[in-house]
Amino acid sequence: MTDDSINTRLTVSREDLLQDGSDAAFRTMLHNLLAFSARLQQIRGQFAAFIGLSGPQYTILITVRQLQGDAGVGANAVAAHLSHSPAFVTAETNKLAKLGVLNKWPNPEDGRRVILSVTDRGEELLKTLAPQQQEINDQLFEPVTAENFRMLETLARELNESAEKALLLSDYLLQSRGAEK
Amino acid sequence: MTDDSINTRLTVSREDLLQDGSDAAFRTMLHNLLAFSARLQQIRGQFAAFIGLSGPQYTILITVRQLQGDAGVGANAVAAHLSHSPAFVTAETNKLAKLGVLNKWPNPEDGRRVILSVTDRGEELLKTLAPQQQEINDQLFEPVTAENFRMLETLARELNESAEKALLLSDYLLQSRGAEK
DNA sequence: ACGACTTAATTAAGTTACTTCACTATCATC
DNA sequence: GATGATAGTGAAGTAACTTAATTAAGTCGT
Repeated sequence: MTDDSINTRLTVSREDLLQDGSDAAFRTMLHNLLAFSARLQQIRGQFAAFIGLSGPQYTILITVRQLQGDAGVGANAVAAHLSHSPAFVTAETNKLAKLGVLNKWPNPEDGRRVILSVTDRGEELLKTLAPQQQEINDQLFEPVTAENFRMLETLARELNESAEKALLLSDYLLQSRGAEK
Repeated sequence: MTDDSINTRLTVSREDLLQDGSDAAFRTMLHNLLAFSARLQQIRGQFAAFIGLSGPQYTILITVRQLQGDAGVGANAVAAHLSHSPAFVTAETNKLAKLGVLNKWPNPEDGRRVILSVTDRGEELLKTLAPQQQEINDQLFEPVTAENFRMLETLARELNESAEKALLLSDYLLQSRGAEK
């Protein structure tokens, strides 16, 4: 015989995520995940400072590198990937272009668009960081084994996708109250 | 015969984290983790807005709840846990106390300290959120199975600890250049 | 029981990291 | 060739912090 008043208090309901009907373990996990991600951000900020960039600038730089492929990448794609406004990406990519670490050209096939890519100078800059980054990343992911890694890889991708859906769901369930009236 | 010029470019060096000598999979994983955490933050912001708080206020509220135990928790402990400055925690907890969701009392055993705890009103407020939160969290962690969960739980805790060490290491390796002369 | 140090929290002032909104310019469609 | 969508920009504002100086209380050696 389960108590409904307890069920309505749980922050999650899937059985796989509960232990003895409690969400305590789940909440602790979420907490650790968030604390971890806060620290990731701080470390990233230090990587950035080391090569003379702000945290967000560094993030944008390596995101462009990640997304550019052969043809470069547009500003909106970068914004969407980082969940930032296009205006912010405009401002920061302009600074990065002025610093000479990013190419920012008009797209010859579409006059509205822009093509972003990392310059040789940008690549050089990132390379100067690599030795320290290696040491720090090794420490950062010290608990990850070869086995773990395969699973973490998969999980990170899947969680990112499910988070996208969850965000849409929360727009619907929560934000819609703003639309009342 | 491996190429050293490539090794120095890798952002991680532990074998467990490499595949065929490449860190590409590792970088993609890191990228997904960061995108996931950005979305977590956004969802959290919506939870917050739903009950009339800002994102950071909501975070502080549930962190106090997580840490308070029987005796309550001090401001510095909350700040350390969230990697925020004490000053910020002071400002936000004052607002939360004024809103009536947090108790903020002087510690009778130590006049410098303060005791934070969630009020009944704060608990009520969090309870009104629970149904939607349940649905959203279920979606958010949809890829996590019972098996996965045990591992994720462990990994989240361990990664949070190793990140703390990595942060110290990066202070030493990177920030020390600020201390030069 | 007093001085020197340390710790917890606060205040004020400033900085950084964003967003929103109005706008321009190009492209797509019919 | 007008109508509407899309990509990006600029200006102006706001939210989310931090740093530095200050207060007040505790700790410790002598």
